[in-house]
This record gives sequence, C-alpha cells and structure tokens, in this order.
Amino acid sequence: MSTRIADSVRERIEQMIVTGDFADGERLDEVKLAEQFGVSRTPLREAFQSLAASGLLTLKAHRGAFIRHPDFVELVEMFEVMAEIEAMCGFRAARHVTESQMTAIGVTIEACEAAIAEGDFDEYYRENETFHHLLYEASGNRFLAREAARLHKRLKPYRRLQLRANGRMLQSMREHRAVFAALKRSDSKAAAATLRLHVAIQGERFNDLMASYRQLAALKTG
Amino acid sequence: MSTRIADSVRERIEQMIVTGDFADGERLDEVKLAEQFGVSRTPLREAFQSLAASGLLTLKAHRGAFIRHPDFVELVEMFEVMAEIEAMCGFRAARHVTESQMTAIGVTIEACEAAIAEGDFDEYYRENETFHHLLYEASGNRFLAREAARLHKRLKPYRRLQLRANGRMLQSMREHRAVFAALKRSDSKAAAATLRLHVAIQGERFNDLMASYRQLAALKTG
DNA sequence: TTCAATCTTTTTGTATACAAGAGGTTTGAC
DNA sequence: GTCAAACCTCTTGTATACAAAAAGATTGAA
Repeated sequence: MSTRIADSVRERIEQMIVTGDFADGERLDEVKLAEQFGVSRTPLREAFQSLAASGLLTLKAHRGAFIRHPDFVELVEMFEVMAEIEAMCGFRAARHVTESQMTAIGVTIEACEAAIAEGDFDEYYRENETFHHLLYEASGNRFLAREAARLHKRLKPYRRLQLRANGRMLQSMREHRAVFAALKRSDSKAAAATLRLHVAIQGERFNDLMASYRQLAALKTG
Repeated sequence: MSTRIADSVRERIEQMIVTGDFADGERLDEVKLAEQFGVSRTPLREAFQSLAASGLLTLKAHRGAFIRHPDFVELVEMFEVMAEIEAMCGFRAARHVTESQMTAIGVTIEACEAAIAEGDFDEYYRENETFHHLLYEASGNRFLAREAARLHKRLKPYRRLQLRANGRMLQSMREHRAVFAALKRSDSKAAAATLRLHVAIQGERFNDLMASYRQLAALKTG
C-alpha cells in the first residue's frame, strides 16, 4: 500500500464527510485539521484537491475548502444518471459477460440471500456493493466500469440510508435475481430495464430517500 | 478570473498534453517544468493532481506523473459512453428544453451552416461545441450536464481530428438539424437515437477515427 | 449614529528547505 | 565473469517559511 500521508489524510477526511461530521457549507480549517492529524498543510491541501475533484468539497480561490453536500434535487439528478449508467452496464453485460463473471455474480447473490436470512445488514450491504461492481466489470467497457464505480462511490452514503427503508432489502434482492436471469438469457433490454428501475428513484422510494435526506440534513446542522 | 498560479499552470500543461507535446508514457519532470514556467514545484504539483483527476495523467507514488493517452480501445469505449450520455441528454431535453434554449440552439445551427458555407472549420468547431453544451443544459439535469461537459472536454482532441474526416462536417450538420427537429416536436426517443448515432463510432467513422488516432500516435513518439 | 476607509488579523497561496524512497551504479566477493 | 549488496544520486513527498489576499476591526468624519 501507499505510504503517502496525503492519501491517508484524504481517506480520513472523506470518511468524516461521508459520516456527516461537517455541516453543509462549512469551511474546513487547514491548520486546525493539519494539527489534528499531526501533519503539515501540504498533504492536507493535496487531500482537499482530491476531494474537490470527487465533488465532496468546493474550493474557492483564496477562501478555502467548503463542504458541499448535494441538495435534494441534485441527489435525485445523480441517481437518475446512475440509473442510466447501470442500465448501460447491464445492457452491455448481457452480451459481454463471461462465464466466470456469471459465476461470481451468482455467488454474491447467494451471499446476499444468506445475509438477509441472518438479518446481517452490513454483510448484505457489502455483497450488494460487490454485485454492482461485478456488473460494471461485466459490461466489457473498462472506461464505463470506472465511471460507474466512481458515481456509485459518490452516492454511497445516500444509498445506504435508502436501503434501510422498509422492505427495501428484499425488493432489491428480487431485482438482483431478475438481472441475473436476464444476463443468463442474454436479454440486453431486460437487464437494462431492470437495472434502471433498480437504481432509479420513483414512487415511494422518492419519499424514502427524502426522509433519509432530511435525517442526514438534521445531522449536519447539529 | 482566478489569479492562482496553479490554475494557469494546469491550463498550460493541459494544452500541451492535448496538443500532443508529450509522448505516451512520458514522465513529466517537476523541476524542469517548474523552471520552464518560472514557478515553484508547489503549484505545479497541484496542477499534476488536477490533471490526474481528469485522467490526463497518472500519478505513481514516489515515481512521478506520467502521460496517459488512452489507447484505441479505451478511446472507442469513451465514445461509446459519450454516445449514451448525449442520448440521455437528448431524451431529457425533448421534455425539458425551454423556449429560450431552443432559440439559442437554433442560433448555433444557423452559425454552423454559415461556417460551413464559408469553409471556416474553426468557427464550425466552436459552434458545434456550443450546440452540444446547450443540449447538456437543456437536459434539465445539472449534474448530468456537468458530467457530459466533462467527458466532452476529455474527448476534445480526438473529436477534432474526427471532424476533419471527409464529409463529416456536412453529415454532422444534418444530424444537428435532426436533433433540433426532434426537440421541437418533443420526440424524446428520436432525439436520443439521433444523438446516439451522432456521437457513436461505427462503420466508416471507426476507420476515420483509427486513422486520426494513428496520426496522433505518430506525433507522440516524434 | 452611521458610513467609509484604513489598518490589523487571519487564512490561503507559493517558495524553499529538508526528508525519504526508488533506481542505478559501483565495488567486492565468490 | 557474475551476482549481490551497499552506496550514491535523483526524484518525489512533507514541512516550514514567506507573501499576498480577503475578512474583520477600529478609527475617524459627517
């Protein structure tokens, strides 16, 4: 692994942001954080830039780094794009997925089911992540896979909240199986359509997300 | 405008990369470039990070910044994703585009035609850029618009070469008009399909791009 | 009292100095 | 002659010092 201070600082700050340690619009104090982490400003500023590139921070010239939580509208917009990207992955995967990839996807589905049976939310969450990443890879388009993973990561905190919603885990599970089935019979359109719905925010899921978002927003201002 | 040295350095290096001043895999020497630009290593390293985030450079820990031109496969993959993103923009724009946006798009199309009539390639190119950016905005999804613009920018050097191909300008022009017409009658599917084909690389355009790519590759090793 | 201008303070941006890792080279042993 | 190990050099990573810009406070006048 990398021994760079800047990288580990980046990860720590990212974790803090995602956890909700900072209020929206809050300015991150370079010297204070540097002191807190026991490092100089140099690697810290590097981390800031990296985080800004990921969209977690906004850098204003001569003003500093500011927390930029997406507002609800932007969040919905992001999920909308994610839905389309996942659909594209699914569409392509139905044609390009290899046997070993299908096996791997099958394994994660089994693991998801086991996790649900045991009520192990965290485990389900991890396997869910794996399922999606395998799907991205299976698209056969490595650039697409990278972009999908990037956006997926960016939406992580919000998806997590969303998944906790009532009955969402089982529903999600069913959709995974449907995708798997579509891939098995090389049905591009079905795979795409299922994934689009799987990710898209609509109907009651809209309300679920909104509730989660408010929860997070409340956390923030505390 | 920003008075930050790091930003202007970033732009200059980006320009150099896009122009093809560096060979693929080449390492960018911090001290040499810093000297060349008359700045210290600090803003230069900032620029490196920013460029790495954009995918133009690869940073290897304790090794430095390396030029990372996409290979031909990756290039095709990127255009494939771009096609889908543009299609999504078009699909949504057909429903969300405002009157003033339609007017603006109409203006760029006129300007494109005028440029073709005068054989002014650069002018056509600029108006073509505008057309696409207006389309992104018209999608009504600001996150999507940003992502589309990002990828569009990334593909800039390759698209430019591609456009020079024989008869491509007129063909492109026709497609723009078709998109405009589809938007006018709120035909989401037609707008999406037209744009997908407009951007996608297929048939003879595949060969055009490959030829351009080889040209660029030849430049690089020089 | 209020407004404005200047000065002060605070914070970011840049330069430089220093540390440490990676790669190559030389030297020594077998 | 070949291989390996230590050393040297070159480059990157980090810390600190310095410069400059922005925000805030203070003082003065109207």
